Amino acid sequence: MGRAPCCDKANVKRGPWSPEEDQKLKDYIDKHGTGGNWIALPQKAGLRRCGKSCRLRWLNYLRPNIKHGQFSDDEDRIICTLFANIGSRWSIIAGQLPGRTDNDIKNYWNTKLKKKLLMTSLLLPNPFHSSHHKFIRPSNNNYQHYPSSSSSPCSYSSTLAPTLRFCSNNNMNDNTYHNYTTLASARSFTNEGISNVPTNLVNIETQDQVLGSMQNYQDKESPLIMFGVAGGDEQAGSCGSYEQLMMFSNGGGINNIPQQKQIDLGVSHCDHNIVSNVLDHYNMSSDLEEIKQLISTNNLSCNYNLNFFVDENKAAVRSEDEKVLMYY
DNA sequence: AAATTACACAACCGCCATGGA
DNA sequence: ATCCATGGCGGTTGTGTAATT
Repeated sequence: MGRAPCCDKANVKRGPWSPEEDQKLKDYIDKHGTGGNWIALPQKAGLRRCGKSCRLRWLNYLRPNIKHGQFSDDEDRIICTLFANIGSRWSIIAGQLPGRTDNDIKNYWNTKLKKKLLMTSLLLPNPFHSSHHKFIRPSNNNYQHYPSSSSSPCSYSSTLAPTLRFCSNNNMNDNTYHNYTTLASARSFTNEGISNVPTNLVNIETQDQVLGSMQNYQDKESPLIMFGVAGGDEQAGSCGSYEQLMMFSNGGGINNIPQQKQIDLGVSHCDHNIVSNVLDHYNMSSDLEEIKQLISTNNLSCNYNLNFFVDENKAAVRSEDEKVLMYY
């Protein structure tokens, strides 16, 4: 015997709402509010609908200030970043996008955004199969953890991913989700200061502060260096905000990386042609030009400690000196 | 022009958390 | 402490429409 149904399914209308039903529901709620009881509402409002159906109709369609229509690039970015950080928690993601509903975002992700990202990713070459690159890697093929503070057998960067967490009040410890962004969207982040960050955002945390110190290690079964947060299980690893990468992982930090086949490859001293080749395939944003400019003017392979975060065909890039280099 | 397929998005289902009795 | 009603959520399905064959 299963759970008792919330309403009498036989006497309840289902399927698309008519304009008349919408009007009845809207009129009733405008006049009386929801009364804190959706189950009782339909009868009071003269609707032959399940209370849950009324609630959904109101929340997703009828309530004021619902935004319909195309998602902006900024909205895309927020969705991707949050998805990378917290997964399919649509209601939380919706909380960051005024006027959007969780259902809307979920549909948008499932039907368009995911594909859009996938197409972008598929355009990338796989750096492992490139003929002219040379990845420097440790000679030791055992699992090996390299705390971020110590030097690894080669100069992999274990710097912090340039993820920023903005907080619109002064309390970073409250549990509400704030806007996550990346250096690429914050722009012009340096050790001296941050420009172009919205002034209404008070506090800024680096991923180090948010997630803890990064570690990297080498998988004994692959020549790859993994990055992640020590002891992390739910959180994303070093690539917490790299949508291109995280699309295909569920988060998980360093402990779960092997299971997810998530690959973060440190490429400290790679041929910078590789960087350019990969970036050429990310031809989506003006950030690309910024990155390429930095690469070409700064002999990156020497002056910057670049990381590629690679998952099969996908990659992102960042620098160690906290200038804008990441692309996603 | 009709049939079929693809797509977008609205709606439903079932599970889980919560709070009151 | 337990039960139960309800709300909230995320996954999935259904439906209408546009595009294609």
